[in-house]
Amino acid sequence: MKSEPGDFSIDDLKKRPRRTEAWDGVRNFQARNMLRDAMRQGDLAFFYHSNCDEPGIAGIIEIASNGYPDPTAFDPHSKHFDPDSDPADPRWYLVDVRFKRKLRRLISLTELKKQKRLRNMQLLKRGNRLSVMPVGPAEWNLILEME
DNA sequence: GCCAACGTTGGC
DNA sequence: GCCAACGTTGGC
Repeated sequence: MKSEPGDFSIDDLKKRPRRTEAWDGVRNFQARNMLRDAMRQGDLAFFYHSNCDEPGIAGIIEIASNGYPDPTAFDPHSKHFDPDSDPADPRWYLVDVRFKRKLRRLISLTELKKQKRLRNMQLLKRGNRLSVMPVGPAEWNLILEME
């Protein structure tokens, strides 16, 4: 799961009450489908810092809820407001996430790219811009070994 | 700041 | 259904 640390970093998540926050504002249908259908409470995820000095994986978070409608889509005062999202048929979903731990060090995008065994990882595919994407079990374990 | 690689929108 | 225009993402 990607976030710009200037906007919301893993340290910000750690400071939240119960170290938990709603991952709102995702406005991409592929990512929406994963939030709504694929992710389940108790799953683990990497917290990726994007669009910053050193992009890379900063830590591990736990999915703290199943997907549910993103309330910011219905809030005219939210920058994520979407007038086309009908409360009776919500267009956008989110999950709650909980801080688990930071990695002992940030594993940078550059370093991930050097790992031949990660060459098929979705994060590293050309042109990828999804803010939420799957990580395979082998990829997950390899990254933890790099820590 | 630049730009490639998308996704979305809307005219036709 | 096609596709140009536009907006966004995110690495560099």
